[in-house]
Amino acid sequence: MSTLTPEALKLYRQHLEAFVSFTDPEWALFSAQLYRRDIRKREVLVEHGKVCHEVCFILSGSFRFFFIKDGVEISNYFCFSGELISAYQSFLKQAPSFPTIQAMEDASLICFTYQSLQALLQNPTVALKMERFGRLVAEYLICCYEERVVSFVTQTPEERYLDLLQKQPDLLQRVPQHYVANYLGITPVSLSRIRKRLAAAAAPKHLTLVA
Amino acid sequence: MSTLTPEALKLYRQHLEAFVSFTDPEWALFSAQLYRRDIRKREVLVEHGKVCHEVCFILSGSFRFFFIKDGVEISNYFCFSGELISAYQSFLKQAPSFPTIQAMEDASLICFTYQSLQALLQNPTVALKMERFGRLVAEYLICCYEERVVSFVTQTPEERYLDLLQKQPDLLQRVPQHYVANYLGITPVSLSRIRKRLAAAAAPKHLTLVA
DNA sequence: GCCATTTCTTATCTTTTGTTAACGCTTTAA
DNA sequence: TTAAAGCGTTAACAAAAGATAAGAAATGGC
Repeated sequence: MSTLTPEALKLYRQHLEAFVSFTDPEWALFSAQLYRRDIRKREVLVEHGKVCHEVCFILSGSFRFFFIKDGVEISNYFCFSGELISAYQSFLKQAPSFPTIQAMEDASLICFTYQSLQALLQNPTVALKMERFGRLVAEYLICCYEERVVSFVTQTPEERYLDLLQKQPDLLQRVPQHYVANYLGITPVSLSRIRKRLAAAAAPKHLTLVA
Repeated sequence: MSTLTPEALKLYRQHLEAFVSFTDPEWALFSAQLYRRDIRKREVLVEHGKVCHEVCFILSGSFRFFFIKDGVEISNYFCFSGELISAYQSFLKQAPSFPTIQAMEDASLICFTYQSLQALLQNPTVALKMERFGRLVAEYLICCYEERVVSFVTQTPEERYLDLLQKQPDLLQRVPQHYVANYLGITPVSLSRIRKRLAAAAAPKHLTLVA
């Protein structure tokens, strides 16, 4: 179908600079393992119960992670263009995935497989760089997860929402509100009420004048 | 003060086998950087606002991670003997730590510093092994964090408590209940109520007989 | 052993959240 | 275009959790 353009590869390489700088020979070996994958809105990238074999870079589009509990979907996380995406626990352990990952929009990805990563980790020419790449990505994810855990332990749902509003205002634009509610660990109804409370507290001027 | 005994080193090496196997020459280089640290109950291993310079292995003793919110301590995590411990985000970024780590019991540790780790990562003889070590530890932590985040999104406090009861019953023996409550993201009073509810639900026989 | 502190429980009251259902509004698909 | 599905808000009620305080139980230090 769609091909892996030099532009897309260059973009990917640039984004990976945040973790590691590949030399040209290293990049040649790595990029030889990359392939493009296109996925339509609502299609599934990783399915609950199946092993995740890929780590992907999102060229365009967006994704949500969700679980099913009592027959209801609970959204846990979102990824957008310019980010790496995978069901990491499944990928790392090569065990069935708990979350399902679904495209929220039509999306294009650059991917590599677990198998090819393992091959590169065995290849003396790039092993060190790939180990470091993996380490730094993992370390990055640790910091993300840690902040999220801390937010659940130390903050109320309202505080978590305000934090999200400040740190990722774009996310609230791009993600349906009932998904955001799940992400915050509350129900959609509850988030709607929190928003109402905050709106009332933010602009009570006409009320105070009247009163 | 206390020395790093061969027995302690051997124990450490055995535990690290879960991540990586060091050859004897590799271990010689790594273990040369290790030192022992003893810390008394209630003393602080990592202090909020200060950079964490170490990753430690707990030979004996236990620790709690906590934050201060509105002047009150909120416990977030616990570590016991046989585990690695660090304020990872602070260690990895060499930035001020958010959590404080405090000994819950007198403890003995085997530690290495950020500086010595960086030196080993530069040393061609062990760089690859140390990169892998770091990667696998980080990947392990990712899986731990992910499960915790999922528990906050998909489970009620009661379900989280029951899960903990099943998966880490020992923790409930060794950690004061109000710390556990924090860990679960609720107040100590609320946990006490949950326990009461569960006790009533588990053994209501005499009540039904009476009724 | 005794006193002080900490920890846990319980009670009361308030606040928040969950649940369910209804209602408009928008989006999607036939 | 029309019907269906999805989304956000609101309401009403039930359930749970937070805040505060008081008292019992356990722990720790001297």
